[in-house]
Amino acid sequence: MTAAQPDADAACAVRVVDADRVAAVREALPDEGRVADTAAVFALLGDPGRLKLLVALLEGEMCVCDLAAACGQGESAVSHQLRLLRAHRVVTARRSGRMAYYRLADAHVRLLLDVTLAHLEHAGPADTVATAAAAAPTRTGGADR
Amino acid sequence: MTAAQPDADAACAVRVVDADRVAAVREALPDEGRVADTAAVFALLGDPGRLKLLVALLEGEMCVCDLAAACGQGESAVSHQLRLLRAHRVVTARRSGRMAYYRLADAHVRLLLDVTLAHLEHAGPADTVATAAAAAPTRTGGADR
DNA sequence: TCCTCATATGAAGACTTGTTCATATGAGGC
DNA sequence: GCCTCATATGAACAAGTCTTCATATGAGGA
Repeated sequence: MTAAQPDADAACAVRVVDADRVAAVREALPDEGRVADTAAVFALLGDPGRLKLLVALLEGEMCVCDLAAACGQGESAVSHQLRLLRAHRVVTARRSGRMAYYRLADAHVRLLLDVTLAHLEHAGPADTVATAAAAAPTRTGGADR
Repeated sequence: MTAAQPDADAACAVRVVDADRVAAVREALPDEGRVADTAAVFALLGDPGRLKLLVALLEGEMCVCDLAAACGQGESAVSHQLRLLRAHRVVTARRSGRMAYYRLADAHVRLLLDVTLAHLEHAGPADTVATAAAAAPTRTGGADR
């Protein structure tokens, strides 16, 4: 499986410099469905509102109205977001009377959140990745062009 | 700072059941900007195309055309995505002649990717979070309603 | 039983985002 | 110096997504 191979499965119509490398990466990449699933989970974490909800749930279960209050969002909006999260098995609901208590259900997501929070407080007051990004919205600095 | 407090900073107009808990969560939540930045990074990982690019870069630097070939995307599309990633300091570019070699630049993102890939291959053939989600798109199963 | 409350759901609208086509920039080779 | 190639950029269109308003469902209390 070296560069000598004709790269039968390579996408035609695109130039390739290091065919070896390309083939290796294609091998290493998870299948399409796997990538899509993973991206979907990240996308779930990619909304500030949802992210706050999930971080709130890190400490334990909460009901919808408390989540809304704690995260400063409308209850309907929260319910919609929770529905999405529920559909992806990220959270589960427990019912008690007319209240619904939600909690984190996905160990992977919890791990991601933990890692991220750790990174945040380790990063100090306010110098995160995106701070630098905000400082250079278009021109990256010097590496490009 | 118990439930006895009138919760001066609580969002008005929303019901609260466990005021104590709500206050605690509000304390624990990172500030708005921090949350937004973090969500932005997750959102970056939330696109299948970008996710593939980043996973490809886990193995080392690559040029644009090889990335495009390896990930099965158009070169222009890849360039646009890389521009976004560059703006958020997730990748950096090294120029050599007319080629541009990209590599991962953010340790946090690399960690997230590593954790996720480990989770994927640990999860076995095809039973990820989202597989279950696909099986129950709307009705979650039994916890709700 | 009726009324109220907590949550869930549906539909519509505004907004954001990704892709494509066309073109610009700059480096090498002839 | 000119032409070709790799990448970058801009504009426009398409598609998806979040929020809001209105309403439905079901549980408790009077």
